[in-house]
Amino acid sequence: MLNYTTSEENYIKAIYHLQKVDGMVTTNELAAELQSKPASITDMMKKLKAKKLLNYQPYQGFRLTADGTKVALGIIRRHRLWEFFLAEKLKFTWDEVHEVAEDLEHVSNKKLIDKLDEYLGFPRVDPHGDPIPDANGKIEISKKICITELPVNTISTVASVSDHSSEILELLEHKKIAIGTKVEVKKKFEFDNSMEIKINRQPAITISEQLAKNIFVNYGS
Amino acid sequence: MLNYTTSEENYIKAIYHLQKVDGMVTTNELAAELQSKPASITDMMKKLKAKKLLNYQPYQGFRLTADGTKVALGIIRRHRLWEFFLAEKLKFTWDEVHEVAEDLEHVSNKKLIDKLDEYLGFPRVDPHGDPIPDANGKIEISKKICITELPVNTISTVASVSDHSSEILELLEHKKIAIGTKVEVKKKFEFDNSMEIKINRQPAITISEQLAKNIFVNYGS
DNA sequence: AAATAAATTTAGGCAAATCTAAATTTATTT
DNA sequence: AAATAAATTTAGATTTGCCTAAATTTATTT
Ligand SMILES: [Mn+2]
Ligand SMILES: [Mn+2]
Ligand SMILES: [Mn+2]
Ligand SMILES: [Mn+2]
Repeated sequence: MLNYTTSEENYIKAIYHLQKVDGMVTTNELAAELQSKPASITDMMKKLKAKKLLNYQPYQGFRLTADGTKVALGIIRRHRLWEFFLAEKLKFTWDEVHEVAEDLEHVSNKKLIDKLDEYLGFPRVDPHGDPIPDANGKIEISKKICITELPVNTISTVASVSDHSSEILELLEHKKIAIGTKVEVKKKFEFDNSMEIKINRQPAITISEQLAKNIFVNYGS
Repeated sequence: MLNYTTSEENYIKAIYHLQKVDGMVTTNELAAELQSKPASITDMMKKLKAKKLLNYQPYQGFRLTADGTKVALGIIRRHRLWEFFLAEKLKFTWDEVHEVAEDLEHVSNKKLIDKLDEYLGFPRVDPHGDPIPDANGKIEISKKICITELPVNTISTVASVSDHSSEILELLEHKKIAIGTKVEVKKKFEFDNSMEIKINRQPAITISEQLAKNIFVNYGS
């Protein structure tokens, strides 16, 4: 497998994340995501197309080819394994891991990553609950729904949190909500979309709409 | 402290290593070390001088300033801590660690490195026996001499090995010589400069001149 | 002290990755 | 179907890092 520059890798990863939501990704969307300018995006899209990582027709948006997706999953694997390492071994807090992993992900030595994976005990998810692709690029897409969609009186497990900021972490720690926590929705209020939930069968607590929107649970369990 | 590019860091580190031997470093020397061309060196020397990391007068060679030395020690700290991590935790062999550390050393997040140091138990030397600078850039220069200089019938400890190749590692493992091994020189032969040494008080074995030249022991102990 | 050789720098160029501003294409309104 | 607006691409610069070939400086010989 070929090697890509840090810049190419950042573009590829961003496209992967955007197309999961969108299908086809547009120039302006990607420029916003990468805090860059549309002209720079067009330049790089030509380069990635030439390398057959991208399907791209001028003015028509783009998406990754099968090869491009494979590259993206490699980058995401490295990113999430390092995040796990930082949280688990170096005791970084949840909100600190992303920034450092953003650099470490670009050290692409296959043996390094596979041995790191083994050393960490082949973790399935990163500290934010996002799945870690395996050495073959296979990623476990577990069915998740937002806690706002969960029927009342159903016990479920927190699977991931989509916001990764220190502010949401502070709130979640205060409310004793973490990945793996058992939750049960007791009541939803139409007025402000706040809800009462039980954490590990303790007395019910209230969470705001803004918080609830970021909490995802395993569908069915 | 400012941040430097991967390229700048590689130049700074190379100058640091060369000037330990030489005092003043020359353009051609550095070009050879970095497998690059003299013209490229001159370009970068101007840049590093402008950043006050280097004392440099055209045609007169160069050496690091106090600031430049501090930067170099930071890079060497990262490099050797990662080498230690790879050998100790990921079970890389001695000859494999350098190449990977060459990339990891450029991820320069202070907290990452200080936490890694702590996680590893503040190791003093890397897998090759070279000292690891502490968080303040202090490096322990232990007095070492080549085993060829060691008087006969003096027991000493292997402190470092200057060649880092898989070939020398194979030979050293076969002869059961590692960092920390107790050695005693029994006999030196003038014909081929080979010598007989005892390892951990076992029966004497023979080592060649080429091998002996790469083995350094603590002076006095 | 010239002449020659060696080391170093300068001049000029190229590729990657970015940007601003202008031109072009596509989408949306009248 | 024009006209207008929005999105996108192209043109032309800039910076970093590297190169080759030519010019210059320093070192070494006769
Ligand atoms: Mn990144
Ligand atoms: Mn994550
Ligand atoms: Mn390096
Ligand atoms: Mn080393």
